[in-house]
Amino acid sequence: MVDKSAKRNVRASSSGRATLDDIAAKLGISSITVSRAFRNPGKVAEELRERIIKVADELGYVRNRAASTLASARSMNIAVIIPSLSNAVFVDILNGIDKILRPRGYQMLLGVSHYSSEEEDALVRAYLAFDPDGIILPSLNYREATRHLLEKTGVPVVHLMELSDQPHVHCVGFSQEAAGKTMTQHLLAKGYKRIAFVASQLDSRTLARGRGYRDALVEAGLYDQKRELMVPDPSSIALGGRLLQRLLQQAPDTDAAFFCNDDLAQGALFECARQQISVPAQLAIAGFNDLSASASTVPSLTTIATPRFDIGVQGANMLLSLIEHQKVNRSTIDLGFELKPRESA
Amino acid sequence: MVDKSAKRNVRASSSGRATLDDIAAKLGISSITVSRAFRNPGKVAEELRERIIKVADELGYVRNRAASTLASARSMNIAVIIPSLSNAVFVDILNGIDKILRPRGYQMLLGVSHYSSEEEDALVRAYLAFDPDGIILPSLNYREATRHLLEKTGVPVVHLMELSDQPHVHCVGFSQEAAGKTMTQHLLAKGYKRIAFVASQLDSRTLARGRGYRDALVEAGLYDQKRELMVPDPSSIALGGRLLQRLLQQAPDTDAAFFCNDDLAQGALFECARQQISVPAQLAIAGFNDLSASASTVPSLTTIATPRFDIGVQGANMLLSLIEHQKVNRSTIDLGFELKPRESA
DNA sequence: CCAAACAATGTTAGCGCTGTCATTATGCTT
DNA sequence: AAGCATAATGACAGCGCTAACATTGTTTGG
Repeated sequence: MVDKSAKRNVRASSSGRATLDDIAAKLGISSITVSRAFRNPGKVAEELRERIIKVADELGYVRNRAASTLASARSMNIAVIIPSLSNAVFVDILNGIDKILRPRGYQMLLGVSHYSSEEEDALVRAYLAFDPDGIILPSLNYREATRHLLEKTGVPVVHLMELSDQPHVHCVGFSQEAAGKTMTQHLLAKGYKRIAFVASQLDSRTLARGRGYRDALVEAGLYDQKRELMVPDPSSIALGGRLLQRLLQQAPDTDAAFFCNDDLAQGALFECARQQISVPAQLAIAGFNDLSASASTVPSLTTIATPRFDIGVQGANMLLSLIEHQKVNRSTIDLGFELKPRESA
Repeated sequence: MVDKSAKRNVRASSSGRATLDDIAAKLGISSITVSRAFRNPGKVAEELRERIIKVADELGYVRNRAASTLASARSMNIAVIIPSLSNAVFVDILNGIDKILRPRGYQMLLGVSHYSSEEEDALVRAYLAFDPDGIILPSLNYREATRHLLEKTGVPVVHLMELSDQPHVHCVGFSQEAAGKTMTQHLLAKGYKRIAFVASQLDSRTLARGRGYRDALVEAGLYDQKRELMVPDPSSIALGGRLLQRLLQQAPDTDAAFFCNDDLAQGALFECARQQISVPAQLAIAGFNDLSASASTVPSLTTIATPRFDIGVQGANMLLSLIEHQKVNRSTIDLGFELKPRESA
């Protein structure tokens, strides 16, 4: 006769943490009642609930999400995958997302892909393992394997930043292309004729802005390929300075430079200060995104303000609607953008 | 007689995702073998493993981490709680942490406390529910409830950024106070006599830098309280400009201003450019952290370089040692800092 | 005053996976 | 040839929790 209870503790109970059963045993009640005391307080008698909470605190009880997820088939996790944390754009989006998800009891799981589609793929896989109730992704284009996996598992997905015209794709953003075009047209309206476009990182959003730029210049009959400077390196303020130098070698008569984001543009402003190029008299400079610093630079930076926080908020709301099987009015929400004319152009 | 199998599917199997059992059934083998094929490939015959992987791909199988965590009492999760994502300092630390954890199969769970100890407390609680194998925290001081919880659960904890002399506290960082003192002494050595300290956010690290500043000036017999400007607002470039204005009202004869971080200092540089105050001739400016932009500003910014990435790397390594019950040589690692004298002072 | 509704708690089973301990087949040593 | 190690697979139980249903006791409406 082997004593069953002897076999009990062969396996490490998860680091000896207190469980619902521990609390229940101490109070001589059943564990389901303890569970209810936390999840459904109204269903447990006031007085008993207080005693449960007291014992729970004494024991340092923390609920085990893995067990809860497994039992309820609801993880309350939302996976969010973004390309970079060094880019304030995505941080703003995250804050928007978090503002909606946290109060509703969802836990955001954050993945950073470093602008690599391989990593993106790996992250989707890794976070699907957390059994998320939904996923938020930062772009529209994924590798076939990723799309296949997402379809198979059937998890609701919302895409941010860009717009899609496909029927079953849910997205919140604005037209990057239109924004690029708007800025270029603004520069044209200001009388600039030899307008350059300088870009780095070259993700799909950057490329879309470039298309908008090209469009506007072609329409105006002023497009010149030598004024396009695009490099794959990650954006930074220092890179903005270097690219300005290269641009001025490559096309010295340029009278306005449209940088694909504010980081590069700020670096260019510094480089101009260093080289004593007066902005905008000798060279106009424009950026994209309206980061918080861009209103403070000298000269202040002409740019396009993008509704990043709102994209996060509305994206999260759309995802919650999908999760709770409510109807989603529109599968695409265009939040637009705003031209910010300032001193630099 | 109730048909047992009829009762089977009453509960939603987690969104109908494929399970190990599904794969096993399809191949006429047992699920434990499928599990081994993924976790312990050497233990399963080559040929069988290939068939398993093929079927898994077909079904879009993704392992269920909740189940795995529950069964193995090892979550492979590491909770990391930081005060802010808008601050490049913490992003650099995260990159360091991730570099170590990812290849070892750990999943980093990120929480942002917005510099609030209430939120910090709530986050510790929320992430303990993920049954983390370890926790990385950004400071040393926690509310009693948090400390109590961490002790009760016995999860290994590593603190970053600051140093502690307490025996059982594990931390990786540098002395914020010494760094503040070093910068102040550098300014003194450069001949500045009326040195101000401007700070925002006022977390424990900022305050420690302030103590270093005060120390140095008191020792030099040059301390003057009216040159200390400290506000609780979150740091930003715009705030740096405003604080410079206030400082110059409050103490117009100041000849050097030490800002508690580079964001503020950069804002001050812009404000000087705007007001045509020449830096460093009329006013010297110094920052802290050596953010990537700080070498590119005009004039370039004198600052203290902090080993952020390395703090992340070494912190993560220390935590892994604790988790795997290896001996940890030192419970405190001081990574130092480096003065970066540049044009602004 | 009784049936029906409700409030408070309990019983049972199972979510998907893995630790532990078999079991069987195969090779290898002396 | 006997004995033993090793390789490949399987059976079983249980991690901590919760959905579904069951069981009490108590209230309420007519």
